[in-house]
Formats: sequence, structure tokens, C-alpha cells
Amino acid sequence: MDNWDEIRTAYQVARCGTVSGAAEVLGVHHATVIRHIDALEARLGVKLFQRHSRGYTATEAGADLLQVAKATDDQFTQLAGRIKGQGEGVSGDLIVTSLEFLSPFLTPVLMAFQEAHAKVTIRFLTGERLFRLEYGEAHVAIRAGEQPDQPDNVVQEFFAMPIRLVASDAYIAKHGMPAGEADLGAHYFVGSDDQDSRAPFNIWMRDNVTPDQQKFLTTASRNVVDAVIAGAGLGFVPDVVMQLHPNLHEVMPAKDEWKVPLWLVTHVDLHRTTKVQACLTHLKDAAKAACPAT
Amino acid sequence: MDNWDEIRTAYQVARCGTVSGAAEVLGVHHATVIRHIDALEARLGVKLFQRHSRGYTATEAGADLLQVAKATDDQFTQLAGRIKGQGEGVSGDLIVTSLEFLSPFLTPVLMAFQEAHAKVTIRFLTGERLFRLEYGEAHVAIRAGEQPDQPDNVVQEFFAMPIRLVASDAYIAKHGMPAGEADLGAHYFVGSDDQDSRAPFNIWMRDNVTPDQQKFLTTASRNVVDAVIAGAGLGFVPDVVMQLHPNLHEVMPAKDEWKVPLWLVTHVDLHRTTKVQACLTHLKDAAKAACPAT
DNA sequence: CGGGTATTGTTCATTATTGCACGGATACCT
DNA sequence: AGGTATCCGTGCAATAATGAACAATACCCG
Repeated sequence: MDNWDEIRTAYQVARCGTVSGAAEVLGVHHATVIRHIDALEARLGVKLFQRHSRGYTATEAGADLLQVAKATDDQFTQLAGRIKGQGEGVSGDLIVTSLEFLSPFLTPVLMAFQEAHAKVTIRFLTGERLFRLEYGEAHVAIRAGEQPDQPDNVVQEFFAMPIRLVASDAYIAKHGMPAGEADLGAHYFVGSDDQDSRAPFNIWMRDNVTPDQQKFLTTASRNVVDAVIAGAGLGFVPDVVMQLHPNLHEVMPAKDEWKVPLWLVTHVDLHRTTKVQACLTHLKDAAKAACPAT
Repeated sequence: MDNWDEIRTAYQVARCGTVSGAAEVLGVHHATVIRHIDALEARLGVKLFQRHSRGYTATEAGADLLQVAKATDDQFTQLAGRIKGQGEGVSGDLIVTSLEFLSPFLTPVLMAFQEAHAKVTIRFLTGERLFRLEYGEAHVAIRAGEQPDQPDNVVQEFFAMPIRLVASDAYIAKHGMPAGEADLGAHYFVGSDDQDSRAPFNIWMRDNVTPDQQKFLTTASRNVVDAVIAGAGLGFVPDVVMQLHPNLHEVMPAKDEWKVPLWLVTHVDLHRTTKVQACLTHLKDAAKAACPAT
């Protein structure tokens, strides 16, 4: 049963009882309606209507079709309403993905967004592999580092996240607080296991900290925080993370070069939807509040 | 939500995941599929699919459409099965209409037909007004008299129903059995109230029976039978009716000119259906059995 | 009875849709 | 790394669907 349009035409004829009426409702010429009916009947091998001078009346088969098509029409109308409404409102899933180390910052922000839009469900994905926007795996991605440049992705500046060099109470109790930048040579650092890391603070560390000062190396950025809190050494943590832990203290004023540029990335197909736009606006507001400088 | 064909296209794309696959299933070029999707999305204002190098994946709106369209596809497939099967099988309503006086003959015939085709429901309509085939009021009509000549109606000879001049026991007890055709002038007749009746036996009666012999006139043919049985006079009744009532006796040999030609009439749209064909065949067989002469 | 208005049905010109060919890109396999 | 296969996207020509006009018929109403 192909050609659903002909069914729709037949449905309208069954409703109206006349070809002319159906043609007007459908916005086509009545000759088109006649041809649709003829084609459909020929394909089915059964007459759907009895022709007479006052119009078309449905046979049993036509009445059956009327019932089914009526239900279909309702379904499609509701579907169109849902889809159009969905495009305009903020509801359904909103999938956000980012690097793991942004979780402490993003989680409360996304929670606030969810509370502001009751009908939306937040799915916040972090993971080793990059979730790909073009496969529909996420609506919004927060990426770090160089400006992403993928086709079909629309990229916006988010903000440059300040990174601070901190020490924990546990470390200070053991080794004392560094007196200043010049004193750092006498202290230990929690380093990155990835020697190729292009994070600006890691580059600075490779240039200014000797390998024997780095007695504790981790791969995941989340583990750096844990190591610093445990007192394994000085370490770089995002500003927001430091503020969350009272026992972390800034060792020296953060350098601008340490800042990590963040990007908001969305797929072009979803970028215009109000849901994504609302999310982007919310995120940028949160960034302004957290880091007015940028 | 017009253009159901585009929904069908989108449904197939959602199922296959690729434009090419959907195009093959639908039997159209993949460019057509792309254009359908584009048009549908433009109309809805929402992206149904995310395009990427491996194909199309449905967005939430696309997934919603998939669900609805899947149900629709099932419905239409079932509908097509029902309609096609209905054209081939003998089931559903079968509406037969005739003049009232044929009811005694037709009723047992139609009963047998119903018993032979358990899935069919017989609706036997008689009434003052003519039920019109072109409005779908009946599938098969049995008409009497001149050969009907309406466009869109296919007419077949049924048979010439013998009409007999009979008297009841009650009449004979009162007036005696007429001795022969020559003796009829001394008897009473149950006549027709309709002076313009073109039934051949009524014409014969106007020519051969004086008005004062007709002391009892009725309009409905059914009432003639009742009157004859009651002994109101001699009267013309169909052969089958006489056979049903043992107290009716033929007064004189039936003349050929009295016979009423009957016609089987169907609407051209329904004439080819097996249901109607089966009914026509059954009726003609019954006619042969009841009246082998014709 | 006769004109007016509804309907369906058919033919021809127009329009829109479709199919085809090609280009470009990505993924996969060797 | 390179070749191949598969996919999407777009311009252009062929095709099929559509729309307009006209004919024919039945019905309604005065």
C-alpha cells in the first residue's frame, strides 16, 4: 500500500461525499481527486466509491478506508502539533557533553537550567571518547583548547576558564606555603602523565618545573584534584574547583596564559531550536557570573 | 499536516538510517528522498534528521514521527489486505432489493445463499420507493417489467415469472370453481387499484373482466394474495405463491402473456465483485430450478 | 416546464516532480 | 597510506502530475 497521498484524497472524498468538496478542502483541482481515486481503486482492484450525479458515496471498502484514514489524520495532526511545539518549547531530552574536569562547574549550572525549564530532562555526558554531535549523540558540547573547526558544527566562544595553582592544607602542613614564584623550585608538583598535553598550564609546568619535582603523575584531570587535596604536591585546578574546597589555597597569582579557552559547540541542525538556544544563553550567563573578566 | 507521502518517505528514512536505503525500498531516486525530507522539515520548521557521512539519524522529532508512521504503515497494510480480500471473498453486507411480491420466492433463495456463505449478511429490502443502485443503497436489484435502461447499471435477464389465476378454497366453497375461460364472466376478481398498471396480467384483466366483476381492489400486490386467500375473488398470483398455499387452486391454464419478465440489475462498480457475482449466479440457478422452461 | 446550479468526467497546456549524472566527502578495508 | 565503496548533495533534462476549460448530466425551484 504505497502512495499515502491517494489514501488521504480518498479519505477526504469519503468525508465530503463529493469530489468537488474534497478538492476544495485539499486545495487541488477536482480532476486530480478523480485521478487519485481511480488510481487507488485500480491498484486495490476494488471500487471504493459509487459514482452518481450527486457525488461519491463510499462502498464498504470505502467506509473501511474512511475509518482507518480518519485515525491516521488524527495521529498526523497530533504529531505535527507535538513536533512544532517541540521546536518552539524547551522540553524533552537535552544532552550536554563536556570534558570531565568541567563537571564541578557545569553540574550546578545545568541543574539550575533544569529547574528553570521543568519539562526538560538533562543528560550530562562525560567520557573518554568524544561524543559526536553529528551523530546526534549530544545537543551541546563544551570543548576546550583550540577552536574546533568541524563542518556542520557551529562554534561559539564560551569563556576562558581561570586555572589556579593551589596547595592543600595537608601539603602546607608538611612542606609549608611557598613564599612566592621564586620559591616554587623547592616544592613538589602533581604533574600530568601526558607529556604531549597542550593545556597551557601543562606547557608552563614543562618549562618551569623540573621532572624530579613531579613525584606524582596522573592522567585524568579529576585525579589531579584528588592528589592535590591529599597533599601530593602543588597542582593546577580550575578556579571553581578551588572555591569548592576550603582546604585548597592559591599559591601564587594565576597567570593569564594558564587560562583554558572553552567553546560551545552545537550541530547546525539543532542550533536554531529554542531548546538549544535557551541552553546556550543559560550557559553564557553562568560564565559571565562566574568569570566576569572575560 | 498535508502531503502524507513525505511522511512515508521520512518514515522509511528513519527505518533505514540512510537516504539511499530508503530510496531503494520506496522505489524512487535518492534525490527525491532528500527533497521530501527537506520539504517536510521546512514545513514543520524542525529538523527531523541529523545528516552525517554515514546517513541520517532521527532527532527526537524524527523518532516521534517514526513511531506514528510505523503504526500508520501497519494500519494501511492491514486495510489493503482487508479491502483486497473483501473484493475476492464473499463477506460483509449483501443488499438485495426487489418488488414486494417477489419476497415469497426470494426469501428462501437468499436464505440458502446466506447459509452457503457464512460470512455474508443478507439485507433484503423491499419498499414503496425504488432503492437506487447508484447511491449504494443496494448491491443487487430485481426489477420487473420493461428492461431497465439506466446508465451505470448492468442489466441481465433473470426469468419470466409465471403468473397464475387462482381461487381459494373459501371462494370455491362460496361461488364454485369456474368451469373454464368462458365461464369467467360469472365470477368475481380481486383487481388492481392502479388503472395504469402495465403488468401484463392487469392489462389482460382490463380487457377481459368488466369493472363490476371487480368488487375488491387493492394496491399492494401482497394484499392481492391476502384477498384471494380470503375468498374475495379470483386473482393473479405468482406461481411460487400458489405452490406455497395448498388452499389455492389454478382456475385456468396460465397464459404466456401473463408472465412478468424479471431483470437482475447491479451497479457497474460492484458488478465485477465476487460477492455480487456469487449472488447473481445463485439467483439464476434458483430461477432455473423454479422455472426450467425459460 | 425551463432556467440555474450543483455535480462528474475528459482533453490539452502548464507546472511540478522525478530521475540521472556528476561532484565531493567520509569511512572502511587491505 | 592508498584505494574502494558508500553516502549525500545539486544542476539539468525527461516525465508525470496538475490545473483550466469545456461538455454532460441530474437536481432544485419557481
